[in-house]
Amino acid sequence: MREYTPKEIERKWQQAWQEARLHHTDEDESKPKYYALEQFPYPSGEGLHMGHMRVYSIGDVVARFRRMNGYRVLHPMGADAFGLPAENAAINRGINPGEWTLSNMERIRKEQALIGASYDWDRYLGTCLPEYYKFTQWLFLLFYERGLAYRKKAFVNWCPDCNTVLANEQVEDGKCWRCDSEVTKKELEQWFLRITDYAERLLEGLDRLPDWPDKVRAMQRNWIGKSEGAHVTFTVPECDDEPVTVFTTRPDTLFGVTYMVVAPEHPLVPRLVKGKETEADVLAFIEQMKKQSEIERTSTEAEKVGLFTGAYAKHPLTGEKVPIWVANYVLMDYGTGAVMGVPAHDERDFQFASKYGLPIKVVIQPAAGEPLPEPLTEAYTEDGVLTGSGDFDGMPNRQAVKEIAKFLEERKQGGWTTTYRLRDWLISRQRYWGTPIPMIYCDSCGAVPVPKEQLPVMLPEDVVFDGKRNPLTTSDTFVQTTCPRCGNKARRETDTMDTFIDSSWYFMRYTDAQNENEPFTPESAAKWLPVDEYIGGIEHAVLHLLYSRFFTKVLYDAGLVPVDEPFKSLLTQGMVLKDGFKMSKSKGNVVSPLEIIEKYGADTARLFILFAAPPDRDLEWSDSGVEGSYRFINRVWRLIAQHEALFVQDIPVQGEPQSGEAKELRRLMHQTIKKVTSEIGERSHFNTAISAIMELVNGLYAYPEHADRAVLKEALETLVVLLAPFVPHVTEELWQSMGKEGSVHRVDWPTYDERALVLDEVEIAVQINGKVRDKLVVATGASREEVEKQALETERIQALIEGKTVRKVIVVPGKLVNIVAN
RNA sequence: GCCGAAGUGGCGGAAUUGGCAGACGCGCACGACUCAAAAUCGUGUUCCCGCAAGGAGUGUGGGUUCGAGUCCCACCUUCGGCACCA
Repeated sequence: MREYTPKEIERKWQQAWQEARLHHTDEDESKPKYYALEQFPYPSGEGLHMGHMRVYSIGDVVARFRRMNGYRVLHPMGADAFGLPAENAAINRGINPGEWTLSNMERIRKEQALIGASYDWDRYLGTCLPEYYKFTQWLFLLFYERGLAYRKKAFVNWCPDCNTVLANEQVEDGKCWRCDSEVTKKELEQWFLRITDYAERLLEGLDRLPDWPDKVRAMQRNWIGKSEGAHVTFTVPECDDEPVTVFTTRPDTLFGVTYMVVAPEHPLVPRLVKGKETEADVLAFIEQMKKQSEIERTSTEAEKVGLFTGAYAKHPLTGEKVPIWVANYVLMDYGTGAVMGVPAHDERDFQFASKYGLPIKVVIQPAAGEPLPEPLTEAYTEDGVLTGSGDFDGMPNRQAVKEIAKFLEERKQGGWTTTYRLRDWLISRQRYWGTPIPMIYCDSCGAVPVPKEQLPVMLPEDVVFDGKRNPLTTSDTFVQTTCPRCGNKARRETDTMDTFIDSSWYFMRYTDAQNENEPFTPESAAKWLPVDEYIGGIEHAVLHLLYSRFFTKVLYDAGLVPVDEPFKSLLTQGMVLKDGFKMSKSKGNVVSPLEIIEKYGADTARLFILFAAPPDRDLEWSDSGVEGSYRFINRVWRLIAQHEALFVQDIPVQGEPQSGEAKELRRLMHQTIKKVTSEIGERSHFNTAISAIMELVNGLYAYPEHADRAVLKEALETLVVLLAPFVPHVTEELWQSMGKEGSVHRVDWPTYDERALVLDEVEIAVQINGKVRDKLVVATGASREEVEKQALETERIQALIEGKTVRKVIVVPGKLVNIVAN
């Protein structure tokens, strides 16, 4: 018997598939389309890790399964190749970021090939290649034309370590997502994309994605942070009736306002304090706030600190004088940067008012004529009816929320409104290794977009990497240019785009990856989009996945793509752990996929990863589990080898199998087909699909020598086909050894016969009062009465119900009988 | 504080619609083969007591039901996200 030699087999078949172009995308439009996509890797200097191995293994099963099920499948791969690490390598080691990245891309591509994943490499793309970023720039210009890209001065997140600004989504816990440094605020003029214009649609679209994990949808909802309420405009008489608008979710408490607080950065503050004795103190306070980091400033534990400005606003309804304060807890970038203080009905306001001795005015009581005991010891935040609120007295507060908003609207002093937590996407980066923003600054024409026919704006090579400034500013040949509009001397934008822009449309590019004139065509997009199954890590829940949805909606509006949601179904794979922790160099618990492939072969590695846990859960690495998978493949190998003789001769199927064993094997085979098909196709539970196949193998081993050969042969062939998506190399080898023509990966997926699943007789449980007391074998079609009768007649049951009264007998056909007796 | 997910043997996990809890695998034990070992094949393996019959059992406490890992109520723990959000 020939031995199983994974290394040799895998090398042979990988080469053969490539030569036969087996994974070239099938364009046959008579078939339904299926787009299977795994998040493309960042080509770091580290090569492939186990997390990669996991996503690609999952994606490959999905792609192979769909191909065998008659779909034309798009299954592409590329590299998310722009980004800081390449540039840091340049700074620290004097390596050219482009060369460094290209060699990493080459390396990771080779390693991906070793997994045996069925990618169409003709559609390979790298976001750092001019033929790709040319169109990233093209898309930027499209956004610009549509008024969705703009430049503004704002307080932005600044990472001092990366020397660049960051989008809100890239600040986690006040720290830089990449290097963990504390992020500070800087006032800079930067490029933004108007994602807030799409806030409502990004939110609403989530309801149309039932095949996304709840978790991710919840995270995006959270992030978008929709909040409905009213804006209320106060005026400041001492500043020429300058309006100050606040946002509140509780307009019903408007009559309870005893103070107002504005953010330290609020543009009105300098005017409010001008010439007052509070001026110096307030300005010093603001300076102090600016120095604080995001965390210090916004942590829940941080003490609420405020300062009276000395100025007063006029209450829009009562005309009362309302003192204006500045305080650390009011944020300029949420709502309007100003809030009204209602200490009687808001916990935070109560705390603040108590600390600074501000008045507390009750305007909601539990019920009419049922006043709250004063002074209050805590804020009353429950529902109730209004009091001390003029004409609104006696109105239930829920109703007053709407009524007061309406009243304000009539008086043009506010109205019902919606705010979002989502901020516009800050996309400019003061770094070299990214897509240059295709804009030119001209003294007479202002900001002018680079004409599309001049794209790409190429990254220059004559730059200095000193780690101190944006390298692009050091290239005169890049910076110095002429204005496309007036022809005068002009200066190029030296910022590059956030790399998340590159990855926001790569899945569209795959549909037409070699098009030199357009990013893709509406036809190619229509042919493949949306992605049917997208597989990747949860870490992109509000980054890449939100941005890609935004891009898709914009391109949908522009008529370039036929869908407004890019990913129909999302599978977020769990982490790979070892000894309970994520594999990391610092923990020293890293297992390299290449080592495992070297030792056991890619098929074993794939099988273990898919078998050890369902894909969305964390996976605990187990060396003995890997051994087990290897053992299983060997077991299958020997099983086929053992029955070699079956495949050299023609064994005709002779009608229905006769013996009990043959019937049973046939039933097991069909049951396995059914199970594996639904577990892969409907539930994405690859672990249980594999366990079902293992049961079939156990059944085949137990099949007696003398029994029906035709049934055995059929079951063995089915086994190999069912295993093909999981372990593509060994199944191909076995398929060939069985004397089959062509690739196992081109075989039609087997279908099951419902009739073959039916048993002649079935074992059912007999319970007394819900406890299993006996087992009973009954004919499959037996009537309830018959089953009940048989159950009550068995010796054991007779003995147990002796002296008791049978109250009720429940028969669940094919499952159990429950006798209620006491 | 709000939102989301999870809690089942020694371990990874299974139980899809309320119907025999622990499939499949790992580990362990025993047996066969072998001079021996490895590999392989077979048997057993939730816990407790026991020769057996039996009893307990899916984070905790209640409930609905003939019947609950699954449904309802109240809690506990762990993980993840958001958070002075007005």
